[in-house]
Amino acid sequence: MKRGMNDVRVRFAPSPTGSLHIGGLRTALFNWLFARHHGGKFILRIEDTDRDRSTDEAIEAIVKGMCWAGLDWDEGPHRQSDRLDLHRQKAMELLEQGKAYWCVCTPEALETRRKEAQAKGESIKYDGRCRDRGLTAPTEPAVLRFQSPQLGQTVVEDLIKGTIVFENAVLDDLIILRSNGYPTYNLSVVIDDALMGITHVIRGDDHVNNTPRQVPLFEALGYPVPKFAHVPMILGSDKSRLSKRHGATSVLAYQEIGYLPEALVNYLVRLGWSHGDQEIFSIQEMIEKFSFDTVQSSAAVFNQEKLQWLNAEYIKQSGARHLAELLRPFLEKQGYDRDGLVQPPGGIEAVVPYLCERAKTLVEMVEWTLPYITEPVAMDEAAAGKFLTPTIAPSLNKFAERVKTVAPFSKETLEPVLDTILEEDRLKMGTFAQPLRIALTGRTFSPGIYEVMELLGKERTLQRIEQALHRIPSS
RNA sequence: GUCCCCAUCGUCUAGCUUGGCCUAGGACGCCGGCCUUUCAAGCCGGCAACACGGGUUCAAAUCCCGUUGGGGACACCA
Repeated sequence: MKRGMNDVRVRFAPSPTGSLHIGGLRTALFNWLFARHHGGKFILRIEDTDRDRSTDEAIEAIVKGMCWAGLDWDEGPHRQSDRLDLHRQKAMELLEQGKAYWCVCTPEALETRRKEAQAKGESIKYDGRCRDRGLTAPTEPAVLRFQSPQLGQTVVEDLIKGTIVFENAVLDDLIILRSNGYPTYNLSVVIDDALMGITHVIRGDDHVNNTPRQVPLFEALGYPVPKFAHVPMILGSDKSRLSKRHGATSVLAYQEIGYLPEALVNYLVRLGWSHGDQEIFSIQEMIEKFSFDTVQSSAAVFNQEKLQWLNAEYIKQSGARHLAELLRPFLEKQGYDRDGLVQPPGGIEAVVPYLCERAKTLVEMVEWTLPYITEPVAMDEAAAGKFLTPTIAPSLNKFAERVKTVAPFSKETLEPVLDTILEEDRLKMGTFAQPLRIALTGRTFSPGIYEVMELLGKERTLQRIEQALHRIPSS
């Protein structure tokens, strides 16, 4: 924790128009990391001033996503819609001070003028038509516009991008109150950021151009201007802004495919930020090491393969008990509740250690546990046809016969039995193990053959070999 | 069109602030090998980048300018 920065207050301010997506989560993560690093406060604020597009379901989804990712907030969630009166009041203050004015240009008229300007290759900003008309107490539908400075420059010292200079001449007189009386985003953020004591505005790159419009608003309202940090965008494989057409973008989707939150968070933090060559960070390490000094200023392409690799790493690191717990909801979703399972001694926890080295996602892992925890085993017909042949049947049968007397039933005792058969029948390990594997698991890949038998136990092992022999013609 | 941002392997990045240690490092993926009862994992090795052009300098991936390319923003959305 650095001295002098412990009054840091940051916020994540999503608009609830859909579920939490990857880009939003990373913005939230950077905010959260910054707050935790400096021992400051992280605030969640829902920007729902657009009442047509905001939904309660979206708010719920965002909250759920944040919780899943482990990003806890210290204040909120605040809803901007609860603060509309305050925003209106501030807007009226600006009007009284002559810093804002009524505008009666209709949306249609504005649209037409924009098109004309564009056709002529001119700037498409508002032409200031109503600026000096001094309209008061409008009788027709009107919006309130903020009188942006037109002279000089607005300079933003961005924590990530450095100094950015904007000519005030390009600034629009932005609408701060709609004709329906509702405040707009630019007014609401400024007021809320100021009143909530936000010290650092950490948000997506796409807001860079909003900054020079908001800075004068802070000043006009008499508020201190916060510091800004604009984090680079996340791009799809074609280098355009990440969107649905690039595949799954909602955080929830990754949860459903079986990603661990730690893996997603680790992936996201490395997308744009780095600490030397280190790839894997515990949450604690991220908090300790995170800094805007090493945040990239260029956009980054989202790469599924690397995420998957990280997920596999985290699966390998997880203990059996933890994994078994993570797997439960996935099993239930497939209709396997606790009673429907034929669990080996030790439960799913006993199976998991053999699968965690192999699985990339939890969904994959669940699928692989099935041969050990369900009955009857699902048979891969193609594999059965290929490997469960009359040629191998006698050896399988012999093996089953001898295994009956084996005690205890373990790798140590099974290995000599199997070796003897290989010798007697002049078989290679591969030619015998593969049919046996298919007989036992119904598929061509599995953990080691002895481990499989241990997991199944003697009874189920014999039963499955028997069933396999039955399906071999003329044996 | 206007404004803003950006530019190292296919991708994420180290190096750039304080030029020489860079024959440009790591990671994912890919290819090959080892291990091996399958599938993975693991281990070893390989391919692969300083966008281009000018400067400045004894010396530039690193500093400056330009070009090109990419991204973003230009709503009574946020």
